[in-house]
Amino acid sequence: MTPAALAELVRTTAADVLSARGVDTSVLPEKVTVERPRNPEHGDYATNLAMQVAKPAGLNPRELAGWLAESLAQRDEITSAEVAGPGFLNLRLAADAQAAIVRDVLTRQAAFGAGELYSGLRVNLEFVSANPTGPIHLGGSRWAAVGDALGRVLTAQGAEVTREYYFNDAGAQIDRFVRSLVATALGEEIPEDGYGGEYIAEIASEVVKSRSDDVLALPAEERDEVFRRVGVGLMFDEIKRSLHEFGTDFDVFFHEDSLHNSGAVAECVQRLKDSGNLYHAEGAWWLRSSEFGDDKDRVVIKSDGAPAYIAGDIAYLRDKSDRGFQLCLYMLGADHHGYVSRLKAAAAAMGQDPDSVEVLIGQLVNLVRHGEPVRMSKRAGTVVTLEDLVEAVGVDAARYSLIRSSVDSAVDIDLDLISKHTNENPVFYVQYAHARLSSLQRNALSLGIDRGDVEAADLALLTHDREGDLIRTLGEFPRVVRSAAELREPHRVARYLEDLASAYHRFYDSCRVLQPGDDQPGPLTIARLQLCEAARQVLANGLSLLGVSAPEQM
RNA sequence: GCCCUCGUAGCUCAGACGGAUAGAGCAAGAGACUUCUAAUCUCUAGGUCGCAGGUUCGAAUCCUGCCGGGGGCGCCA
Repeated sequence: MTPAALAELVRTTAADVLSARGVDTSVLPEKVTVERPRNPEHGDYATNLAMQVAKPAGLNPRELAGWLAESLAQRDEITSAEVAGPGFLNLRLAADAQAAIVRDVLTRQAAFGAGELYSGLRVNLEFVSANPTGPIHLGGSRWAAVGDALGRVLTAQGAEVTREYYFNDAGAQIDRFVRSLVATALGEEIPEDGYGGEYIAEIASEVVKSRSDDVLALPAEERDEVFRRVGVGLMFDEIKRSLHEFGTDFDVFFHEDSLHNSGAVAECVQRLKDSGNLYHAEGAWWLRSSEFGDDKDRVVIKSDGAPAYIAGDIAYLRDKSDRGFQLCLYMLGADHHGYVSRLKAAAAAMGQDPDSVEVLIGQLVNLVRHGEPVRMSKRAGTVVTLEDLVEAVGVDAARYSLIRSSVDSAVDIDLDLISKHTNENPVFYVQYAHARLSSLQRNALSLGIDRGDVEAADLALLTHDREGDLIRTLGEFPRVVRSAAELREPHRVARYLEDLASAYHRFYDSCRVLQPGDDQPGPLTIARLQLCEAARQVLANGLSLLGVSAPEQM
């Protein structure tokens, strides 16, 4: 019996009990939850329903819990129902009822854990969006890992996710990048506000090599244009390649330029003027963003006539809406949090539902060495890149360590530590569980043991405490995935996998699966093989949501 | 000054919607492999959940005020 089924049973039972006593059942909450108590003495599952309902129903919580217990205890699936503390109801399930979770896993396989929370919802997920003025650094790496995992989690809830990378090729940052390239190619010093690092020299020389003519001999304007087009292209290719190698691929690379060139920006500006949400003052055009929740009004068209950065974003939002996205997610670093209300205000001014724009703010990644913070500087070239990280620890460990913490907390990456103690990354703990399970199935196969169909197995034999723990942990997976999607917090999946791996390792320690010397596997062996396969499947499903591999051997 | 965010074990961090004795990994100490992968397991030690109030049957969680760290408050992008 799955937690969801149990919760439903508790709810219907409560409804029956209440109406039998003449109490209005509207006091029952929409969704009843059962939770796994930390203390095993408190049963397999517990519910606080009686305490929640007691007050509005005008009942004593312990008395109400007692009625519920009496009714629930009559069910075959439930072996005991006890009232505890101020009104908790502690439940124990029959082994065969509980093992329905194993059947569920093995029936649904890769689909186990998936849900329909966002069925058919069209989601635009924008993340990384770093300008191609240099390699992806640590901060960008975090979004690359978390954003991709979030995309997978949302997809598992039925959403149609488009992963999108926006870059601002119309702005001053690119200009600085181009000037740095040109200066390097000419053997001049890099401008004060330019970019340093070896990659600048490499790209500059590649731009020169890409031409049959002498690009440096061209008139300055023409020359710069070549460096811009070719240099940005090369840089972007490199970014795409390192992201791809990191396991993160995008569906759309969106150029800010295209919004200006297509006239989309001008059109949006006109719309805003027509609707009165844009006004002229001090030589510039201002968005009445303060009327839509922002701190102040924002300049959209500067007094020199050039569009401000937000102009592109307004048009971009509009473009996303035109493409039919119902939810636009942005993942930004904490240094951009001031942008949130602006973006929502822009959406509202354009007549869109501001709730369809959701900005996820993640704290920054700090580089630490020997416990001391290290300042990263693009100009000085002391930047740790995605490629450095992958080279130091590999894709799986890098992705996992970036995903497993909440983005609300700033994480410290100590390169010395991470490269020396790679085995301490919990990803290996989880992967090892999967490898062990894979090995187990291989061994069974080589012994000629066929676990057969799960329906034929006697799962009621799985009565050991560790078996029960493992089964109940498997049963948690669907709601973990659901909450990860709902809260946009993929790290929950990682934490869950660590729990699951632990439950499995503990089971493995106590419960022998393959009995040596037994030519004919007993029914317990078969049942345990089914359980093991279910555990392996869920580990694989979870790792897949994180974009981390599930190795068959280690 | 205003806004966002964090503060939990020596370290790195979990604890969504208020629930029972606050957890994990690492680090420290002690144990467990002639048998399915010891990258594992078991045990010990380690805490005024930043501080102070408030809400209530019940607060790490919600509210208020302080303290401390990080970030942001441009006609930059």
